Amino acid sequence: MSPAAPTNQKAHTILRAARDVFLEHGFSAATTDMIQQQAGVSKSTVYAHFPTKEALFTAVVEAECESFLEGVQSIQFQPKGVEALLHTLACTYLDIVLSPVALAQYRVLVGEAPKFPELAHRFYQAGPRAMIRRASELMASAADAGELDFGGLSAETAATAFANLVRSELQQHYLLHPEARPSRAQVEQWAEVCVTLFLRAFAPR
Amino acid sequence: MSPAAPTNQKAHTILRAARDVFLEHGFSAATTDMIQQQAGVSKSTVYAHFPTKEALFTAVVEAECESFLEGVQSIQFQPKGVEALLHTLACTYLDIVLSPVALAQYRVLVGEAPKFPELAHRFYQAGPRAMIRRASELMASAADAGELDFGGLSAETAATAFANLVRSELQQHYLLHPEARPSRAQVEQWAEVCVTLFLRAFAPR
DNA sequence: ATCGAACTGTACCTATCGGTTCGATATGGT
DNA sequence: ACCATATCGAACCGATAGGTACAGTTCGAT
Repeated sequence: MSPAAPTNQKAHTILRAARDVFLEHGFSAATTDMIQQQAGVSKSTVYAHFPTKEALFTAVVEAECESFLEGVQSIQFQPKGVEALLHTLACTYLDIVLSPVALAQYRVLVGEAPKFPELAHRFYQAGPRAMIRRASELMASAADAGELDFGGLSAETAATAFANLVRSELQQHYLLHPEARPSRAQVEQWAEVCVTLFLRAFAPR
Repeated sequence: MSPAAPTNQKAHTILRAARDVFLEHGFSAATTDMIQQQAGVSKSTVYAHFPTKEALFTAVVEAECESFLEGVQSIQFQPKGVEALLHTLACTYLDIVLSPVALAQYRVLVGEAPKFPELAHRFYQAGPRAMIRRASELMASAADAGELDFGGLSAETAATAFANLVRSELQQHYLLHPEARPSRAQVEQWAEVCVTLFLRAFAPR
């Protein structure tokens, strides 16, 4: 079927398999044999495309960062009022953060951060920081339109607070309860709490 | 000096060494040889006190949870007004969360949560939940005294929001930048942002 | 028909892991 | 003086890790 084709198809197959294995077991506990079998590929082929286990790991993480970045940047502003904006912003962010892939990625990256600091930075920029930048833009617009009043604080500070408020509680809960699946009701409910709190603080009087 | 003494002294030594090694390398990458050497003890002695590597790990984590619990529960209420209360609450919590030991512990526990779910739960209760409970008590008192007004929200919800708001941003930053040391200025500054936001939301008008 | 690149399968190498075994040694309690 | 206990040190075991070597196969392109 495929052999001898100018195939970087295989490289992609291997990368997907590596992603699955690394996200399930972490870096140290994952083995190249698992990856090889999951990819349905011979061991030689794996090492023909990637020189070491580390290289495979960094390739996986960087690809995943790319994908996160796209997800976050594609959030659009629908001008239905600031409350609706904040609510959809919160829910969208939580959907990303609480997805099984994102939770696994976060888990592994935090755990291996001392061993792969540059990868951790990349993720920080592509994930949380990108979200804060996006939220900051949207909130600055709302403030310009007179729908928010940050008082002495900057829009960026407010956006940082909002993003962290939205993310932290549920993310921490599911990071430390890996067997539980995030419930949509919980997401909606927490998003509402965040919006309420935020508007009590920053809605113009 | 010590041999043949009814020594659980050695057990303690081994536990401390195991803590250092596990917190530095995580569970999978840590080896029993490292622990044995760090403790200055023979391999046989390690296995005389702890049956397996897993048992050693759980013993370490449970001891550490105990210590966190004490730290959080020892936070006292100094009645100097609600703003001062919130500020010291935030700073105290951040000092705990951002301590090198706590960061390492969090890192390892999040990373190994799928393999040790019951340990992760224990930590969740002993750390974040305990903090929220404590904060909730203090805030309920302040609300009773008329210094806070939570509107339709419960004191527990407000405390959850506050604790997460305080913790998340800086904790995430240092989890993903392991080589950087938390700066006190950053802590104070962020604590002030949190208090400002919280009071804008919940100070009685 | 032939060549060369991609791939397979398997055997292999070396290192290291968690854990065991065992004889030697030192000690404290009686 | 004696024995039980705790420890040591070092050899050892089976398993498995990351990675390499190599002989053979499959294909597209010329």
